[in-house]
Amino acid sequence: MNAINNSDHAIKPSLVEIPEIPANGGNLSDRIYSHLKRAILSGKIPPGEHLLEKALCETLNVSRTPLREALNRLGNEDLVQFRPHCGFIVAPISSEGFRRLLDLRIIVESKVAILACTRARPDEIAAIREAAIMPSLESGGEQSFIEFCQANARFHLLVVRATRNNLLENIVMAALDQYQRPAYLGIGRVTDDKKATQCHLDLVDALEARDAFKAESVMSNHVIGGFERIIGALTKAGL
Amino acid sequence: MNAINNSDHAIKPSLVEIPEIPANGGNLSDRIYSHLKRAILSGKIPPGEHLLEKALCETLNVSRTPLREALNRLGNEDLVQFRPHCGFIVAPISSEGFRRLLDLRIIVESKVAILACTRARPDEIAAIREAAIMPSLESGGEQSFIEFCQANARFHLLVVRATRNNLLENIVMAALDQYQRPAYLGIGRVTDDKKATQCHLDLVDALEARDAFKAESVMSNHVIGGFERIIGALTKAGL
DNA sequence: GACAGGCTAATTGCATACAATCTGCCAATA
DNA sequence: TATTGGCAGATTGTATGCAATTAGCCTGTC
Repeated sequence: MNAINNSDHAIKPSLVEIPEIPANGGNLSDRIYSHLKRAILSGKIPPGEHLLEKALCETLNVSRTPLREALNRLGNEDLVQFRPHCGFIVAPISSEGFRRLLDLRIIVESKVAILACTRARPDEIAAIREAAIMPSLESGGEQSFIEFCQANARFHLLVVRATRNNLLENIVMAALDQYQRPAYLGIGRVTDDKKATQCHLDLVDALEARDAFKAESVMSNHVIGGFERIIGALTKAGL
Repeated sequence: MNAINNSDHAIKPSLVEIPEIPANGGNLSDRIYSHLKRAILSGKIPPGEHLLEKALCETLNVSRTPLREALNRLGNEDLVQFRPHCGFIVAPISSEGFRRLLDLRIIVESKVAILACTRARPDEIAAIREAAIMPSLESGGEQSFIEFCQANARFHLLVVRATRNNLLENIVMAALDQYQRPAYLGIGRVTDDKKATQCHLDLVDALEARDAFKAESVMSNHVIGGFERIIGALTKAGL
């Protein structure tokens, strides 16, 4: 038992690769929050990593008060978990957790597609159509993949925003954040950008035709398809 | 313009009616959080009330650090809103906000009913059936109404818990919290406990019969019915 | 050799002091 | 009289120090 606690987690200083905090943005806590969130979502801080307040303070050159504020916000989004006297740990990734996330995204986004059918204005649909086209993955590099994820998130965000319901928007955004985590770690990445673009365009067509039934079905299949890929890869990886 | 800022909001000390903090529970910030949350949900602190850190510290006899932690948590749940140099204000209640909440509850809870149909174990269904019976509102007192709200929330909570998905559970719980706010203020209160009980029992029957279609329809109508009552009352009250 | 008990070091919880920012008022001038 | 400039007060943001709790280790005894 003790040997486990003496593993490299406790020894190596966390976050060595991302010491600097972007100077833009508002509060220090906001900046710390954004910084840590990006680091967690992108996998620069791996799942399960221990985050000790004191160590983070020294690495980031900030004091504990704004850091704790940032960590609490991340905790509210289930990106970190807190255990007293053990510090925060970066939320682990598991196929079980992703099944729950799949539940949520199917439920919310398929219904969001229905709502968007009646609520989206023509100019919003036009913007969604523009965002539907995913960047090419042909180069295969890390950067092109990140761009793909961002473009996909942007598409789904525009769809939910057309419902003009900030509650739904927040839920979808948070789900998309979590959804991208395995991909950034190289698990279950998309390989076919054209297929994704086609799904998106089918959805836009349904929105334009105000065809709620088709919109729901396209969105459901799109979400389920992505998750099958990820959950399969997670299971294969023993998570 | 200036006269508005000199209104009674700024003069009267906030929270005079609820000075004490319950001694039970864990952290001080947790206790402050629970305390303020109860006060906001129950309307003891009315919507729109200004919450100044310093004033709250003195009233509650705590320091700013745990108070801010609690306020930030409440902000994440949309129970308070923050504006720099103006402090926190208790989230206002509006019919528009309730329409968005209605969207969310219909979307999530109707689908939750479907999931519960396949996932709920017999013992869970039995527990849900027990929780389905609402306490009588005949006495008409404040206390009996509070009990009604709690019983209703408990029923919906047990249903979502049967899906074994904490993400859905959190969303439903937060929505139920917001949902009860107008009722505590005397706006759009339930008057017919027997009707609510009947809805609940219909849902349990559907769960037991594993009839997903019926479960979804019963839950949707139940949720919509409650909201029509509340939104109508809010509109009438000019909110 | 194993288990129990206490001790030490580390970590978090809380309080407070200081700094920076903003709002609103007041006065002075055009 | 209206507008602008500055000033004072208030409010939040941040840092740091102290207290309390606890986990892990070491030692002593059975």
